[in-house]
Amino acid sequence: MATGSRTVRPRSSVWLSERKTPKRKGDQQPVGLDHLKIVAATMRLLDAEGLSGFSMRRLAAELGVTAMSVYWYVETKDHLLELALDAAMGEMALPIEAVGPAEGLEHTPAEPRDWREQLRQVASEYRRVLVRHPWLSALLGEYLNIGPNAVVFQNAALAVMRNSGLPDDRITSGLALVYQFVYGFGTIEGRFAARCRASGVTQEELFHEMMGTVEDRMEFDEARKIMEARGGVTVQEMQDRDFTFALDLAIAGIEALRER
Amino acid sequence: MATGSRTVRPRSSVWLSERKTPKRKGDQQPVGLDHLKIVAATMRLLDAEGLSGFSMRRLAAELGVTAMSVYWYVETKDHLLELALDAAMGEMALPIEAVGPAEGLEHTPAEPRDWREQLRQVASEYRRVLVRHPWLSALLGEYLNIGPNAVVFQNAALAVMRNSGLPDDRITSGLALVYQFVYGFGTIEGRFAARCRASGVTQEELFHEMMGTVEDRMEFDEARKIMEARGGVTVQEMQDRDFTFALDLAIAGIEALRER
DNA sequence: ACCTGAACACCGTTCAAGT
DNA sequence: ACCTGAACACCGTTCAAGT
Repeated sequence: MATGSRTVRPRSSVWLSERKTPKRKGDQQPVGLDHLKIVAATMRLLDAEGLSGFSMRRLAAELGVTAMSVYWYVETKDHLLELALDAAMGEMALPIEAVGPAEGLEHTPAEPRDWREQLRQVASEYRRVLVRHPWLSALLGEYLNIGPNAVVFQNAALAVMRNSGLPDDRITSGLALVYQFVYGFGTIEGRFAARCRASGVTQEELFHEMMGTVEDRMEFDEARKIMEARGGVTVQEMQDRDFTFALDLAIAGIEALRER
Repeated sequence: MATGSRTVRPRSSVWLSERKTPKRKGDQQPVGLDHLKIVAATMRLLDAEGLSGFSMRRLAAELGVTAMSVYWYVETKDHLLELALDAAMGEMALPIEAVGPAEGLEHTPAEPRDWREQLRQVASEYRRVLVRHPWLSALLGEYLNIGPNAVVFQNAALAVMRNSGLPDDRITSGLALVYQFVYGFGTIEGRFAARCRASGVTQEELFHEMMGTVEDRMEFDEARKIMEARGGVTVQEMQDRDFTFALDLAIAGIEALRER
């Protein structure tokens, strides 16, 4: 051992600490930066350069400001990334039945849709945001994910699953099956697309290249048959098919094991 | 834009490049380091300090050697992490029916087990290795994961799913549902345990603390009922129940939608 | 209230040099 | 063949100072 015990930092969360931005008195406008602008620039940079290409110094440069200015608004890089995380989670369009009736809205729409339809919507929105922001999965794995938008999402997911007919003590299992699946699926789909963008190559080209390199090192006869049976001419079509039917499997499982 | 286009590096893989260690002539023993020792120390350090606590300089110190010595054996930090990744994937005990009969073994055991049993074994081994090495999920998301042990695992997973009765063009969906679920589940389970170890707190303590902080910021009446119905007195029991039943859901879904 | 500049303790990696 | 040491171009963050 070199340094003895160096503890893994018991990382705090933005959502559990005081907000750093002070309340402004009166009309006094801030010049230059603010929280919104900083988080927006963060997400732009993350989308463009990936998590490993993002740094406080690069962000400052992007904002036309010195390296340390951002720290007046945000406590640490981790806190900033948590803000970006929750902002991304807020981009999902959730079924209104699940998030509760809107404030201004007096009557809910005539007939609430089937829980399966709602589940498919939430899952598909989650998938889409994971693919749109490939850095999101890493952050979801890193932080507690208890920001306001994340909580709305979790409540929506819970509300939908409660309508599935699954008994109360099985709800968390159903949630885990569906959303951990979507998380994993969206993660690799997003990373694959990002890799293609980065190397300036189409998804089909990279796909066939990867198949080629794996081909050498395994008895491929079995796997090849499966891959060919997979159907779909573009990678996107294959992914859509896989995703849709995997979700059908999960739904069928829930219907098979719900209260009988 | 500050620097214009800075591409996300189209990262290479250890498995796609020549091995750096030269063949040794004759009996000439290497002094000090070697591949095995380096990868072992890497995994020890990763287990103890986490991915963010790992650095080439810390590793060198651990090995009692100067910062740059490791680079004689390994091209980059990324390549070293890929080696650790595949070594971890090799720790799983896979059903022998799925990896093929062992070389020396003449007759396979009397009756091969049910595909459901085999699926549960592979899933449970995958879960366990993800929990044992909490850094594994991040690396699985980062690299291509085409090392020899990873390929064995994928073949085993494929072999089991082929016995499920799912038609050929649905196999990839079944694989995605099951293993993306296990990946996500193992990831958060492993991170949670690591967090507890790091702050020197029991899983139950951290669990109740987190429930407490979330309690404030949502209409918790619904969610509380679900969490209490979840059953199990320890966190470990809750997780085991959730995992087992989620897998049951997936299996039930596969049985419901397989060729009829 | 907001932003800067210098400095500290880190990184991964290159490269020339030692034995 | 194997290991070192100095150096380069980066990090996140602290802290005292400017306006």
